[in-house]
Amino acid sequence: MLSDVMEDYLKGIYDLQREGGAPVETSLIAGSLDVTAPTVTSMMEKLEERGLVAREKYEGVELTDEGETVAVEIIRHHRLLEAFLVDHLDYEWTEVHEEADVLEHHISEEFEERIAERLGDPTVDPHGDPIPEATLEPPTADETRPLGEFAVGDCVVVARVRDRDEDELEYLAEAGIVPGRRLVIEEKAPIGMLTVSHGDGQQNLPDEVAGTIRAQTVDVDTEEQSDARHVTEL
Amino acid sequence: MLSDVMEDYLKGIYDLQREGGAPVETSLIAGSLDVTAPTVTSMMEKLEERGLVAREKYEGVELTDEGETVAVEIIRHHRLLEAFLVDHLDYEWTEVHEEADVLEHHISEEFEERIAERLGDPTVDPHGDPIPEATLEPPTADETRPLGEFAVGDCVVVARVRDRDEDELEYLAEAGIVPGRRLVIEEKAPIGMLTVSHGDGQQNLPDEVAGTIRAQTVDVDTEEQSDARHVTEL
DNA sequence: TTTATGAATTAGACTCGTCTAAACTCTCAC
DNA sequence: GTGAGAGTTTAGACGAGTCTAATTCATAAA
Ligand SMILES: [Mn+2]
Ligand SMILES: [Mn+2]
Ligand SMILES: [Mn+2]
Ligand SMILES: [Mn+2]
Repeated sequence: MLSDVMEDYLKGIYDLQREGGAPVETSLIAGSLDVTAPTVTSMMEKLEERGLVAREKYEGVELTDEGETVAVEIIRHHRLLEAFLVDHLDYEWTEVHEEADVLEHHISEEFEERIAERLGDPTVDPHGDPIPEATLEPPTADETRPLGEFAVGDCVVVARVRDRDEDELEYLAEAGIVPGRRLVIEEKAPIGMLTVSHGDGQQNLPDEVAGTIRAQTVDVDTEEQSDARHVTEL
Repeated sequence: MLSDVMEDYLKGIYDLQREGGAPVETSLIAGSLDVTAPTVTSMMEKLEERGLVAREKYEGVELTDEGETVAVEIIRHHRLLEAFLVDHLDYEWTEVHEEADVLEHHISEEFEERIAERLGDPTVDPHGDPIPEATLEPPTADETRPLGEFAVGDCVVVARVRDRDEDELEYLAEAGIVPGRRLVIEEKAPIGMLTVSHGDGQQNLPDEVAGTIRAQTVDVDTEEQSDARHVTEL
């Protein structure tokens, strides 16, 4: 019905829409999927044809409800797969993204259900990203914010880290910056760097990276629920 | 490098070559992959170009060593996946073929290794088909023969059943004809039907089906090793 | 030896996903 | 208000994988 390529466009648009709001411009999609702008234009025409995006020429696109549902479905596949690979096949959390990025397009609904059941219907993936429900209702806005948006002195707990770059993930894991970990914002340097500390010391993070780490202010209610798996590994 | 379509052609040629010997004709491949003859011709030109088949115009093709290795690799993926789905995700042995037929092209070597390890390096899949070694050396000729080739009165143990047709598999499972089960060849009727019996009664099988069930004469050495999983389910 | 028949190949076309080069549109600075 | 420049779309091409229709080949029968 829908090719894996189309699914990747929808997923990409979904993410960009979450970050920057609609409409999403051609060049953003091109950058995120590593194709040229004309390629995106022609794909957007096809997706519009199928009712998966609404398009305004020279403006950009926005997912329709149907398009959003497809995107959410693929994201559910992706994150369930990541969780499954870590929990049942001994993958490191640093190396699951690529495998899931392929398999997400090729597993059946049956497979999705079975791994969800085997995992006990988890709500977050190994990187702290929320796993959409089986109903595919678009998740509500999350309460986390990028590290860079907190103020110096704030005490926060890491919720999510970016999963696309294996080396970055490995470095962060080594530095103890993993979902569930508590941090204090120590300093925001004017050279585009942020300093945080935790029990084992201080860590400097370029703003570009700090912007991809999402956290919440420490709160007794949420502290209990946070995923402390990776902390214990260190 | 190699598309999933090409992999399916190589796997198809491999099977046909096992059954009917080389060279494998265009029309056989077309039938097995459900495409037209010209489509096969053009694909064979590409595979020849890449050194995966040797081709004699108007005669047919034969896998090169390299082509055979690719085919064996895909078959290893397929059968490991089937075993994994049954053993670790509660699939029925009747419903794993389709899922494996897609995923076989999309799992990484990493994934292959991890499920093999998790399964304890099994040697046969849920349908009794041998799983190639990780070295990808082409398996040696097997000692099993189609049911139809035995003589009336022979006592045999089922080794392998065809996995492509879900309904057929369900029927056979219900009838107790599963790998590891012992049968006696009762009658070979001249209308193209064969009758076998086991502890729970008699069963008639059209020759077309009997030809796809492979067995060995009962032998104390092999009896112990046979897969009795499905027998105990009934 | 010739020819009829069935199978294989060639020819030409189509869709999908991609590209480069050229043309167009929108916006913002002057 | 106009024009420059950035960003978008159009035009035209290509490879992969598939098809139908036409042609060529191999071979078995006469
Ligand atoms: Mn993907
Ligand atoms: Mn993730
Ligand atoms: Mn396949
Ligand atoms: Mn099988």
